Amino acid sequence: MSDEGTAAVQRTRNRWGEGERLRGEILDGAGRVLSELGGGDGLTIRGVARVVGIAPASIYQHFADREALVRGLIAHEFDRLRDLMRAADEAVDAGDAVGRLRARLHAYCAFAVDNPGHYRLMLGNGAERPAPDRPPAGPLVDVIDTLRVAFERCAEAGHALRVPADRAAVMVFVGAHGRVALLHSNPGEQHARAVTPFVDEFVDLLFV
Amino acid sequence: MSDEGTAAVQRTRNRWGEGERLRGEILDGAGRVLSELGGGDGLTIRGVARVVGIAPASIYQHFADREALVRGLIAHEFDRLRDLMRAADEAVDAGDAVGRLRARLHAYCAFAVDNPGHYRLMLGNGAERPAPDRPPAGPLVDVIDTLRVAFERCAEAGHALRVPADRAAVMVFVGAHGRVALLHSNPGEQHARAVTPFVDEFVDLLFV
DNA sequence: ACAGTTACCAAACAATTGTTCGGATACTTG
DNA sequence: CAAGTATCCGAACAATTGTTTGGTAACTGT
Repeated sequence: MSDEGTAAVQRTRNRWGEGERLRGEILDGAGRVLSELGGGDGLTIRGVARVVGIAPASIYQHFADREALVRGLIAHEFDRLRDLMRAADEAVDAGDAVGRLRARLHAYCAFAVDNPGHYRLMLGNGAERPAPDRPPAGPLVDVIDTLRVAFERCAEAGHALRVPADRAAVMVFVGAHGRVALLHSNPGEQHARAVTPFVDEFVDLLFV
Repeated sequence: MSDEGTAAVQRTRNRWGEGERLRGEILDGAGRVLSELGGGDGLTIRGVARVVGIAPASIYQHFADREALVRGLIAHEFDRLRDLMRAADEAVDAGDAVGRLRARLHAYCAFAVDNPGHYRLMLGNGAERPAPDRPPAGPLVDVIDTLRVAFERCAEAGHALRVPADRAAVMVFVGAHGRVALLHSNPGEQHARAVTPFVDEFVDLLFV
């Protein structure tokens, strides 16, 4: 049932070198490849090995196969995105609920603009989970959920919403995601700066 | 400078059979492959040839290379999308400007929901045009422009907007696109029906 | 220092890919 | 019917891919 590392790895951490050191380097190298080569395809085992400076076979001791590698990379990058959003939130005065919401969104957009390859890989997949789980789970809904609590904090602070908080969360997420996707498929660099005021305008639209 | 067909083909239309008959069948077959195999990758010359029932070599008389084939397919599908949106618009009573706008958006969402593979291929590309043209051109901005005129018609009919028409157009497009992308990366079938009321709610948000 | 375990690598295998070349086929023109 | 031409296909080439196998070097505890 385990996804990637195979039991052998997690049994031997901190024995050789720092244990899972190479695993992290592989993920970093994969991220670097993804940054240079735009699309999620083209991310090849051999290419990652070449960037990291190791043999292709060495990757198979940390990831079962190519699919496990991209799964690991996606999870890694989602963790990074969540940390960035949380850090941006906590860097704002705790009393300014709307400012914290804006900071979260700005961090999201900055990540998407700075890492187009990662972003497309994280949000460009489809038809992966055959199980029709009733609650649509996944890292995306986690992000949306953090936005929901941010909206709820705004509402508790006295800023009235035009729609329920959960609805506002998916609306603003959808707006940010759509705006970023529009930027990515139309690479006019002069518009990269325009995405932040756009989502700000979006947020304004959701308060009375 | 010509993109795909090579001069030989367009010089001989309507000579053999119906001229560019096979070209259309190839595009249709490519679309079928794209519908079954989700992603834009995996759309292979040999796969298309197998589906159409021809030899892989036969494709190269209608398309210079694989890239030209996907370019042709993208253009083909954008034409189809534009026709669908226009037909939906014209099927509504000409006096109901908001209804016509809604019809355009519904047609857009229906296309995106029914053809996930096409949709991802059409909007999932990036870093293709190295020329930093000042006006960000492309089929997407054409779609947005039709939405802009639809919004302007609404404004002329007396429905006041909360933002300028061009701004409203990109906002509602971004909303629809983001909602569809969210659906695609979270394939919960019970939500496919939820995208239309979502964009309706979006439209409501843009009028006073 | 010695045995045991682990991380890593060089090499090769099988499969698939885009693409090209020469010939066979079917249609049009005279 | 003959000549000409455009269309399509079988076969092959070179390149790249994911993956496996057996071996080598490094580090562990005793």
